[in-house]
Amino acid sequence: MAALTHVQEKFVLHWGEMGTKWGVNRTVAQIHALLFLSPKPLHAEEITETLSVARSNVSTSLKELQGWGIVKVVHVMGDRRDHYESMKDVWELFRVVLDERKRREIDPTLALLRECVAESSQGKSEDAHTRERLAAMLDFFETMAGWYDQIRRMPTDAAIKFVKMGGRIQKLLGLAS
Amino acid sequence: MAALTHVQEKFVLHWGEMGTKWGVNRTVAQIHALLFLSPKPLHAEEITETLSVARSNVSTSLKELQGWGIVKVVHVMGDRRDHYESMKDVWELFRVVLDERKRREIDPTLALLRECVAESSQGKSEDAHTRERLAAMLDFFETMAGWYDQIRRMPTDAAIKFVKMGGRIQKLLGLAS
DNA sequence: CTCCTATTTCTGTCTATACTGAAATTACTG
DNA sequence: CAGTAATTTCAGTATAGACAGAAATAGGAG
Repeated sequence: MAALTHVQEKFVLHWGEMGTKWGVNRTVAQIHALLFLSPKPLHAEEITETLSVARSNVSTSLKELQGWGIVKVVHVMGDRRDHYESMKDVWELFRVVLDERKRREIDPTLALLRECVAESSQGKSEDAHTRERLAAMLDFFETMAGWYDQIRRMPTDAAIKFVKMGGRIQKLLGLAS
Repeated sequence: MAALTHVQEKFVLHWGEMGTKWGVNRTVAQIHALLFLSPKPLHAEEITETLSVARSNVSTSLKELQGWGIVKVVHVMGDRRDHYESMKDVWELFRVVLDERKRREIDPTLALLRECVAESSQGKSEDAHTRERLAAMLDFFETMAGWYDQIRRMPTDAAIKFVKMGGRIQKLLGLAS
């Protein structure tokens, strides 16, 4: 994996750009893409060379990827260095990432909205409009969070089946509503 | 809307922070929060004063919000200034945002993955592993995009009903699988 | 046409974050 | 318990993006 093929490079670079749009830094996303493609775990030095970034940068980025729970350290017999490998199952991968984003971003927002709605209800009710808007927002977040938890609880293959149903959803809904 | 209440300020500031985590800049998100809460359309000067940011910054941010399709210009009789109002229906709001994010981020990735898979199939097939990984990723994106399109096509109230079904999803799945 | 108000564009500054290279730490090996 | 390899931490630097203020533009109203 010293040098990348044309296709590999294309994917790694694109993934890096995508990362920035989702609030992940470019190098972190590139390393993830590289590990995702790699048939075997890589050690930090290999990553450094392949992506031409500083060794320290790789170290920091790997820590972050481990924090997300999508990269883990493995060891190779007779080699003292840490090797890193990405979770390979794409469905599992996105499930982990979504869980983490929910925890970091949605849950705090839910908590804040609850506080805001509570506070604005206790107040002299002079500001009915604000309360109403916030309540609508809160309802949306609660509904979506609840729904996600449902999907989340399904075993992966059930979730895949569910999503792949596609066209039948609306029909089922017609029956159930 | 010159000065914000405690609750309003709390929400606006939080929404600003959230924005940064989703790749939207803080001011843009704050302005959106402000317009979302405001019972009446606001003109740029009001926003400038309420949020204490430069007039030019407000102008740019409003353009970006219009680009997302969640804020539009309206006019008030006898007032030459542009007034701005946010889309108020939360479900509609997120639908628009998701559509836009899909268009900007998912669709290009889909296209790229198709290219990569095609290219790596034409090649001497020396790199079966890369092709396999990319194909798995592509399958995931295609499935999710197709699924989203299904939901997307539903009228809003059907989509809401669907999501609110919650607990019954798994039961239905059991019947349908 | 000229004045006036509203809005946008532009340019330079500032700030937050990414990144590097070096130093420090950790943890193995003989 | 050296000596060495691997990793992490740290401190300074570079860069991208956000932002302010000024200048330019647009678009009435008289």
